[in-house]
This record gives sequence, structure tokens and C-alpha cells, in this order.
Amino acid sequence: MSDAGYDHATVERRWQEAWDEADAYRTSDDVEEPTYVLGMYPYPSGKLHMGHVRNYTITDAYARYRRMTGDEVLHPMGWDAFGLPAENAAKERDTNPRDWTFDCIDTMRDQMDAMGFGYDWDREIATCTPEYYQWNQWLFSRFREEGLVERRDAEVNWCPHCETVLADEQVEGEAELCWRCDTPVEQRELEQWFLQITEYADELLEAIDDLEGWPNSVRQMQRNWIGRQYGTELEFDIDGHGSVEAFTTRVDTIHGATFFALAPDHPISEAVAEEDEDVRRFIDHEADPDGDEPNGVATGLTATNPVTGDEIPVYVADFVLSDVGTGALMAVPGHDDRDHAFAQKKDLEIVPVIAPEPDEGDEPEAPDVSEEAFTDDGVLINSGDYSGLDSETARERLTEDIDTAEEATQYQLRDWGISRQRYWGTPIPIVHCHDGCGAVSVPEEELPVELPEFINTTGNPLDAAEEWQETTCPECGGDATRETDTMDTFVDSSWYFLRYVSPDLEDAPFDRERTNDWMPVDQYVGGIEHAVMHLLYSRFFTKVLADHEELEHREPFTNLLAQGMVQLEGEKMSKSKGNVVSPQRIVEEYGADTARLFMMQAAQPERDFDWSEEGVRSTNAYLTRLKEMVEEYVAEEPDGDDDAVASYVAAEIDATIALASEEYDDLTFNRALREAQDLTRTLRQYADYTAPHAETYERGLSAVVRLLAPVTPHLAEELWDELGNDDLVVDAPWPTADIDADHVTKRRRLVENTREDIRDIVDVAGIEDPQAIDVVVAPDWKYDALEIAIESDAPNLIGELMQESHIREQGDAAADYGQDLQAEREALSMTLGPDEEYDALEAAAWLIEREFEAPVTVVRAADADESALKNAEPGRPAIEIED
RNA sequence: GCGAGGGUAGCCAAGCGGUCAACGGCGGCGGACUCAAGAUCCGCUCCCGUAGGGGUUCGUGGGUUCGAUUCCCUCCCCUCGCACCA
Repeated sequence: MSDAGYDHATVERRWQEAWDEADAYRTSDDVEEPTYVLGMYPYPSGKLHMGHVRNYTITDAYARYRRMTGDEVLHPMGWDAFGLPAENAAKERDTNPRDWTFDCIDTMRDQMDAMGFGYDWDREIATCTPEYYQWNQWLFSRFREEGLVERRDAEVNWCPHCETVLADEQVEGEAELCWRCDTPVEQRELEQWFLQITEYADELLEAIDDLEGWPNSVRQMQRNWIGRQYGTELEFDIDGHGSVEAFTTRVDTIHGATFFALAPDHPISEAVAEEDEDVRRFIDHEADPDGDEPNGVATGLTATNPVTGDEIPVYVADFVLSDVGTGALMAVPGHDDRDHAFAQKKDLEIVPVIAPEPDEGDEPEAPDVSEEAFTDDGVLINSGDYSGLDSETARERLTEDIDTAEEATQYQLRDWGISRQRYWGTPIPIVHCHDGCGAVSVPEEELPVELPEFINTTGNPLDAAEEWQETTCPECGGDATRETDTMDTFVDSSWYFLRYVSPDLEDAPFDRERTNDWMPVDQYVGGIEHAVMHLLYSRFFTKVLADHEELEHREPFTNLLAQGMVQLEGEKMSKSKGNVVSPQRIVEEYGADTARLFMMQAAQPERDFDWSEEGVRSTNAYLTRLKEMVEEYVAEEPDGDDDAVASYVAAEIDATIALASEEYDDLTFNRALREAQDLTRTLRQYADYTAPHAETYERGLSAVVRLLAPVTPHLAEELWDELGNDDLVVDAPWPTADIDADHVTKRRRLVENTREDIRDIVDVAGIEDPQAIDVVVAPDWKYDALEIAIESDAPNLIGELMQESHIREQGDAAADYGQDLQAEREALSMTLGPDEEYDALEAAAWLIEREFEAPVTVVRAADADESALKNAEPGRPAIEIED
């Protein structure tokens, strides 16, 4: 009967309806400072996968937990609804992206409801609606007003056959072919719109230090991505081409610069190529910036070292990248690995100019750089007046002394190109005036610029929407053409968390006052794949809005959890591998609660874990058993006494609540759930052993149900109801316990150690059938002695103990115990008191009786034999077994 | 190469200065229940031990400490991110 499971479908449907009716997840606009729990909104592909289920179960469980502890909670959901897959799907199915997207949204919303996720659907947003994307446009215009938007040429992937720009992921394979027509993709310069995120590079970098609620990995990835580097910019003269700017972080090595290198697409390289066949051939055919080998060609030109006046050869080399630094560099093979490799290949001079820091009083000694560069900082040698300086000082002095040099900071972060030549995105609200006004922002009152009807065409459908393009210039009233680029969908997601606060607001993207109350997001949960882009762009938007729209927060997400993957046999689930487990199937077969519980107990949220059908089955069996326990209890209320056993169970209930609550706070659901399941086992053992005390037993069941409620909301409602509660468990108060975790831990350890010791004795002594077991608590004076031993720092502990008359009276026993304490002095820690130990053991005696099938007597020291007391210590009662 | 996170008993996985031979789960073994199987429940699961003892363990080799799975260093291996970054 157990393996049949319970009727989850009925239970789930019943409570989903009840929540609907009660509007259980609605967050009123009036609440102040709700706890904002958010999962990264999904792209509406039409199918919820395991990753989604895990992501949203985490936020749902946390939101429910916080709600039960009495918080107001904001837990909304929406749709990252623009994007290329909709265009492709529309073409395949001969429909349009809009209809397809909304179909998918409807399906996915149903799937989410079926999972029991408690969202405030009144706050739902879909980024593809004009009501939403008009604010993308508004924000674009605001950014432009603040000088944070730029239009300039940029290189893009271009398919000449489809006549469209391709995203990097649409370029396939080494050969770089168009994914749709297999035409080789070209690079093309196109005018593109950029948001100037680099204006905020320093703050985005420095504020990472304060994001203490974020995982280190994500913080580090953002730091790397921004990639700030301090160095020096200086000029080298190249005969016939004037001065060239180079960037270096190691200007201290300038005396060792033995050649100069230019990127293949540097203007001077181009100029040289005009005249020089070899250089031409190198640039056009041989340069391989992706290869491991540094390749290059001599130009025959020389550059003048601004410090030494030396003439050094100039190369065009493919390891020099035009978008790093200035696209030109001074090469110091003695102290840079890559320059070294190139110098060896081209047989160029390698001069050491930095020596390792010598020992005190010794002269610096040149390192051997013939085989390998010495890349550490050190002391300058062979550097004229600068010899003897340390690297850092030398960098400062040289930057000061060289006429053309100045300190410079380089970033790896580039401005954010948001132009996409595609249909299903936010139209960039710009018109191009034919009469010389240039690119003009569409005025606020004319927003949104709505998308025209979808046209099925190979290129950008907006280019084909000729009527839509025709407009007039807002400035001069003359003829104008609409911008046909749409925005990167990361724009949509850079501020959607603000829109949930006031999703229907018609005159602003967000309600300022309420947003200032409600933001930031307290707990954000999503996949690690968004570690850089989405999370960095959101931080950028938040900072811009703080500077220009009176947002009072400079960071959007206080705590971030990057959830791990759901795997199958150690491999990521993916359609191509064909190892996908469908959440829909699991829900049908076992129910949403089982799926949720299995996932949450399988591993910590941030770790990967393996999906296991076995685990799912046993989780389902657990829920079925729990349901039976509640039903049996309700059917016939037991009439047991409030005895020692009941007090043991009562203490375990408190312990479980105390520990599980801490785990919920930390989002370590796996451990919280383990506690709840352990308590379930204790309750079952209790009921098996004796007729339970009804009040205690019910308190235990009630606690288990509520501890599970965040993760298994449907069954929890069902059982809560069966236990006779009128309210919904979503609104029920979180169970409380008046004990501290330390006390709980000590008590559990005492009981566990005692049971363990008895087992050892029975086993080692070969006792077949114990007749009676006495458990003797240590005498009071030993507890006093222990306390003194912990607190005292006197060298002779025994002497210290003997100053207490009631200990001294114990004679040899005191000396023996004192010796033991002395030996373990540093490791001692306080146990429970003698009365507490007695109570704990008395309460746990039934467990021992049950296990060994022998009567157990817990004995106070005062009532015990002298001989038994000898072995009794605080935390470790003496054990006497009669066989 | 740089950076981040890891390496714990047959497997998965907690612990992160003493209470640790090390939670929990799976698998395996034994027992209860059953005609039997399944499910469920109770134990055991590094080695040696006839009263709670001893020995050897937490990737490797060192170090700090009265004491290290826990802190520091070296090296090896895994996973992720960045990478001809000047």
C-alpha cells in the first residue's frame, strides 16, 4: 500500500484552488518593507525544466518560510519574453513571435501553478508587452540625456546570404558558418548603439567588496570581467609615422625593450602594408590571433625608446590585439613570457633589466633570462640612473620623467553594445532625420514605439517594414526614418525587478517611493550562467537610476544564491544528450510535493546533485507514511500519559524546531528537512513503543507539518487541515521552541554517547541477553570539579581542586578524577548539570529499553553504589549491565 | 598561465582547532514483521579487542599548536570562470 503513494493529484488540486480563492500570495501595495524574494525570471520556452523547478522551489520555499515567520513577502514572477527563439519558432510554425510567446507563457504559468509556486500573479510582467518595453525605451532616452548612450561603429558577425547580423552563438563551428544557411560569416562594421557602462567601471568594481551576501565566485568573475589595470601610457616615435601610443603596466622594464609590436589592424600596420608585400601577406593571410604561436613580420621600421634613445625594430604581430591597451606595445622579452617567446622565435635580443630583490647588503644579480623571462617585480639593473630602484618606485619615477608618459588605467570591460538587428525586441526609440537633425530621440509622449506586424523574411523584419519606418523628425518635422535596431534583451532584465513593485504604473517605470521602501531584493536566486552579464548590467542600471532617478539604492541584490545544476549520472541534463528528466512526468507520477522535497533535501542549493528515481520514490514513500501517521492519529486520539517518554519526545520537538529554523534562515533546506524527517521517525517510534501522550504527539505532528510546509505546501495544507486547523498553513505561524541549540546538542550527545557505550559493552562483553541496565549519573562534586578545571589556569589542578572541602572529602576518588581532568585539561568543555543529565537520560531510557529489551534504571549518584560511581563522569554516566 | 571552488570511509555527502573513527543517505550485512517477497522498523558496516579499550585514517609532503579533518606552506588531481590583456 505504501508504494502506491497517496492521491497527490487530488490533494494538489484542492489546495491550489484554496490558495486562489484566498488570494494567498498577494502582496498589497500598502505593505512596508516586505522581504523581497526573487528567482531569475525565465525565458518562456513553453516548458519548465528541472533547472527551473529547482530555482523556483528554492525561492518559493524561502518565501513561504519568511511568510510563516511573520514577514510580509514579495514574491513575483514574470517573463523574459523577447528574444530570437520566438522568431525562429514563428517561422517554423508559420505564426508570429507574439502569439507563440503568449502561448508559451500560458503553458508555463500553468506548469508553475501545478508545482505549487506561490506567486503574486497580479504583479506578473512580460517584457514583450508595450506596457513594459515602453520603459526600456524611456530608460534608453533618459540614459541618452545623461550622456550614457553612444552610437559608433562596431564589428559584428554578418551573414551575407541572410543579410543579417548574427549573435556569436549563431555562428557555428571552427569554419564560422551561418547556422541557417551555412554561409561563411563575415565581420562587418556597423553603426551600433552602446550604453556606456564603462563610466561606472570603478564603482562597479569597488562596490563588489561590499556585496557580502554574494558568492565569492561571482564576485571574482565580475572583478575579472571589469579587469581594471593601472599602468603607463607613453609614446614611441616610429620613423616616418610619427609617435605611437603604447600602454604598459611595466614601465620599469623599459630599458629592456628590444623591439616594438603593432596589432595587424593598427593604422600604422595598414599604412606599412600599402608598400610592403610581406606585411600585406602577413596581415591578410598569416596572422592568427586565435593561435597559440606568436607570429609576426618585421616592418623594417624602427621605434625610438623615449628613455634610452635606442632604435628598436618594429614588428607587426598577431599577439598584439587592437582592443587591448592601444594596440601597440613595447616588448620586453627579458621580463614578459609572451615577448620572450616571440624574441626567441625571431632571434631578437633579450636583456635583463630587473633582478630579484637581493638579500640585505648583497648586490642585485641579473637573472638568467636566456630560457625564460623573469616576470616578478624586483630591483632595476642595466637601467642607467634608475638602476637600484625597486620596480614600483621606478614605475612612478619613469612615468613622471618621460615627457609623453602619464598614468593610465585600462579596463577589460567594454561599453555595452545593445543593438540587435532582429525583430522580437524593444525598438530603439530613435528616428534618423533626413534633413540633418541626425539621430533624434523619440519624445516621451510618443512612446512606446510599438513593433509593427511580423514579416517573415530572411533579414531583419524591421528593415522590411517600410511603412513603419517612415516617420517625421520630432525636431524639424521633416521626413525621417525609424531606427530599425532593437535592444539586447539584457536591457529588459536589467531593471525588471523594479517593475514588480508597481507593474501597472502608467507614468513611470517604477513608483519611486514604494521602490525605495521595497528594494533591494533581499534574496535573489538563479543560475551561475548569469554571474557576469545580467548581474553586472543590473548593478549598472541600479547605479544610473540612483544617480539620475532618485533611486535610493545603489545595489539591486543583497543576497545572491547561485543554485547548482540538476544532473543525471554526473552529467548536465540536456536535450542533445537525451538525458532529460521531465518535471511534468514526475509531477504526474509522484506529485509536485515529492519533486520539490526530493530536490530540496538532495543537496545544498548551491551544489550540483544527481537526479535519482530511487530517491524520488523514497521521498514519496516518506510523505505517504507521514500522511498515514496523521490520519491514524486523527482517527483515534491516543490516551498515553505525559511521562518520561513524552518528555523526551517533547524535547526532541523543541530541538528539531530550533535547529531546522536556523537552517531555513541559511537556505540550507537539506539540513532543515533532515531534522524534520528525523523528528518524524522519532514520533513514529514513540507511537510504536507506547500509546503516545496526545498533546505531545500532536504538537510533534503539527511541528513536522509546518517545518515541511515551505517545501511541500500541498500536503502540508492537507495535513494541517486534518489536524483540525481552520486557517491555511501558508498563513500559519512558524513553530517556536524555547531552547538554545547548544543545550540541544549537549543533550543529544549525552543520549547518543550513552547508547553507544551500552552497545559497545554488550558487544565486547558478549552479553547475549541483558536482564537489566543501570545508568548512573555522576556525583555533583565531579561537575564542580569539571567547572573548576575549565575555569582555572593554575598549573597544578589537583591542588586547586583540593581547596574545595567537598571535593577534598572524596579522597582518592577526587585525586583520580583530578588526574583525568589534568590530562585532558585543554580539551574540557562544560556538560549539562547533574539534574539535567538525569532528566535527559530518564527521558531517553525508553530508547534503550526498546533496543536491548531490558528494563533501564537511571540512578542519581546519591542512590548509587560506591563502585558504580567510580566510572561515572559528567557527560558520561556509569553503566551497569546485569546478564 | 591567472583567478575561484573542491579532493573526507564501497559510493554520495556533512563537519572546518579539542566533544571526530568523523552527522545523514545509498549500497552491503544481520535481526523483527511476513507463508514468502516487497514495503516498513531495529542494529552493524576501517582494523584488533569477552565492560565502554587500543591502533591506523579525512589527496601528498612539511609546518604552527599541548592538540589539526579543521589553520599556514609545497606539490598532485578535479570542476568552473578568464585568457596571446601589454
